[in-house]
Amino acid sequence: MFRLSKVTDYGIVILAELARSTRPHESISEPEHPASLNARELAEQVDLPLPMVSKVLKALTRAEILESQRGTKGGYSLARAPEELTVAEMIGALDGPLALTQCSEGPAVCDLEATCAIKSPWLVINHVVQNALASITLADLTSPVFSAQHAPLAGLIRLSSLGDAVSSEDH
Amino acid sequence: MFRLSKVTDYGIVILAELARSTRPHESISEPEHPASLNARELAEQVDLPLPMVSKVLKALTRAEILESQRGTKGGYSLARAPEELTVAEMIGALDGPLALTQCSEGPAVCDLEATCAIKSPWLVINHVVQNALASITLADLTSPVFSAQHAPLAGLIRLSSLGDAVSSEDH
DNA sequence: ATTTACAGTACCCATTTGGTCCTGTATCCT
DNA sequence: AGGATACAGGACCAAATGGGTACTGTAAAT
Repeated sequence: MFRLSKVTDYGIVILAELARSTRPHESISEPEHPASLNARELAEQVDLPLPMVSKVLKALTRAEILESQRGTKGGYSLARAPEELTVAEMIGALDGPLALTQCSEGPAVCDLEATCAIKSPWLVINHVVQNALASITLADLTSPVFSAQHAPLAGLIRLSSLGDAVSSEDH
Repeated sequence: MFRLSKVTDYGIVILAELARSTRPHESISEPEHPASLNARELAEQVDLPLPMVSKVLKALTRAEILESQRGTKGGYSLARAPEELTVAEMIGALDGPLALTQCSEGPAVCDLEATCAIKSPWLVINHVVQNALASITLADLTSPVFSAQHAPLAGLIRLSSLGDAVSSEDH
């Protein structure tokens, strides 16, 4: 089913929310965006149980995707700019490593693909998927269009179920 | 973990084997390639338990990826040329539908990606993965290079474990 | 010192998956 | 016609996985 775990699902939604809510200079209306959010605030914003959100945040922190601050005014913030964080990394951090070691750093699609010596079928497939995921960044996920349609729970997605979700919504 | 089920794993290995073993005019040495192989023969060639192989073959037949012939001289054969069968289809047939309905037919990478109106994060991700998988065909998996390195059991792969498997084996 | 909030881990339950087996039906061969 | 072979289709079970919660510890601010 090529499914992603819920932890990953939640994680990406949470990261998207964090990126949205803490972006540096959001100009108008909103008084001021905080530099970080704590687990409780995030849980409310994405409408997921706090323990779960906490779990995800911890994992992302261990992976150095987030930075944490303890104590009364503690919270989480992105360790890097959204443009520098790829979906491949997020998934890797939350669902275990996904990278094929090589060919996995950087968003560029490796153009050696056709001639690459490594050709075990899974390697080929992996390689392609890996490149695909490394080409999407958190910034891509937080475009205005996306945030308008933000559906908090994609669920343990079978890739297919998205098709349903799409056809049952207007876009 | 973005893992594929074993059924899918086996399925792709089996399809690759079937494509290899039954290709039309293999020229030299081999006396003649049969037009089809039965479940038992395939099970032996890929070194997997017969019931499992059977199960996979049935699923692929239902999905019209394979054609079956009953009876004494029965067996399975590809319903289409290897060039016409994408990895996306194989996975979809074995692990449930994966396609996003649109953008999913044809191996071409949709270049509307950047401007596409559909931008829910999962849609974006799915879209990219879908395109990636639709760009690989069975023929790509049976190149000479690959068949030389053919490792029958990739296992319930975490995409990561491939890296390990590769480095821990000689090929 | 107290409160807030992150860190880490252990744990349980429901679901899914991997795998096998059994019965039925179609085809070939004698 | 009758037997042998091989696919079709489920039913079924044990084990692993995943989703989710709770508990204890530590750091920081007031």
